[in-house]
Amino acid sequence: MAETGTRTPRERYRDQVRTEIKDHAREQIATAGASALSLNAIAKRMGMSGPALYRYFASRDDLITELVRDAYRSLADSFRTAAETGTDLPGLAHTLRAWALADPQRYFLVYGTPVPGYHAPDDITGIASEIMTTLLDACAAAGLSDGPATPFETHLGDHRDWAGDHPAPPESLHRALTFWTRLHGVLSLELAGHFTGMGFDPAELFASELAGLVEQRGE
Amino acid sequence: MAETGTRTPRERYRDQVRTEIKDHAREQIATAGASALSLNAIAKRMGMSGPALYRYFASRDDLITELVRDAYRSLADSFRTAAETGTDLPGLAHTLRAWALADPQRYFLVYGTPVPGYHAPDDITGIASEIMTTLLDACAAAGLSDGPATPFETHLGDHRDWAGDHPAPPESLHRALTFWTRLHGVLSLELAGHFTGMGFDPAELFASELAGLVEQRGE
DNA sequence: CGTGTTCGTTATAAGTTCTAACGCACGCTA
DNA sequence: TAGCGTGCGTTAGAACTTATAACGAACACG
Repeated sequence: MAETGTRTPRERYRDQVRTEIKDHAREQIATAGASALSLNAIAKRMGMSGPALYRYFASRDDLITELVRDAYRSLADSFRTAAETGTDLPGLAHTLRAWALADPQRYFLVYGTPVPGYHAPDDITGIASEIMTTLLDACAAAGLSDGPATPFETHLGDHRDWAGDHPAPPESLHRALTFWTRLHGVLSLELAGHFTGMGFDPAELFASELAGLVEQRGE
Repeated sequence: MAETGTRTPRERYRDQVRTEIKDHAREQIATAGASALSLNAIAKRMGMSGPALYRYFASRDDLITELVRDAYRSLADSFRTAAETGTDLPGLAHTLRAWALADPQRYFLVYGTPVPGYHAPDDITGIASEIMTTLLDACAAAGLSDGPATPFETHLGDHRDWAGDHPAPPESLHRALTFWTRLHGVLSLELAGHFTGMGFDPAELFASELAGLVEQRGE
């Protein structure tokens, strides 16, 4: 029989406590931001004393890194399941926007202000490239335009390390990048509240940018 | 005689110490991020003991708010002087990019991850609208395209609170917004290091997005 | 039913922000 | 020029934080 699935009671309890800690951490981050995350406060809310949490996470930074990993994992899963159900490029954009609006601070864990010295673990960059691959697949499936190659697309033809052995042509690489940067540009400013009080509907701006992306010609 | 310019020695000394504190704070933020800013560490580097800094800034948050205000002011000034010397839209984009690359953490003080509870003081939002006005002027001076109005532009025609009484037509408002969101999309991801290791040159992607913006049709 | 790993505790160190009280020194004014 | 008041820097201390160390108890496993 497969012994892998059966975990000892200790392991099951440990995982349960770890997820409970992360739940409280997420709630705290959503309320006051990641910089205000306090292990002590989490411990008190869980009814146990401070240092107990160090049995489950080596440090505060370790806990945050775990939350960042979960955030990447969550986005990658959302993208993957969307792609597996035959979602096209606009559908992927809608998936991204829904994922971002569901938990803004989770979005900023992935795409927010970086800490100068910090380098993400290798597995996290692996998840990031997994997200990129899903996006590339969708862009390759969306077809090509009829215009000539732009200067940046010829540049991409010579600098496509990030695409690995993906068969997508430079124009698809270009569209994947603009999909990423343009939608992130709208979403990050919207989530950061830079549009509040301006009157217009951010969803319409997002839709407008998306329309430009699928119509090949940008606008 | 105008007594306004003459300041007492106490005031001059106070301003000098304040700017010295902010210089150390900026250096510290550039090194380890805004969340790692420590008043104690600044005081020790300046050769004085911790609580002395509270004569100059009411709190740590007050110092950070001051740095945010300076960052906004710096960007607004860069935009204004660029506009006064007759800079067109691409020139404004270059000004923005140079300003961002000169000090990435300063960029993130303005456009980075927001703290959930925080609300910027009124004068900062005033500087933000000053930046927007300069951008709107440049977009209005760039002229109009020949195509029909997009759905979002008609939406903007009814929701132009943020433009105040600016005479720019909805298409110019639209271009100002896309100028903002698209260039921010590229810049923020570049400064956050999300392009490192991908092989292509972020400057070329920036130039590509800029080209799409000035050619009316987006791409 | 022992035995050993794991967990949670308290104590402690070193750091942080920030307030309070004290004293000195500087600059303005008489 | 002499004094007085304002402002500055100090130390002391409270209330936090992260993190380590040592201890004891509970639990699962052989």
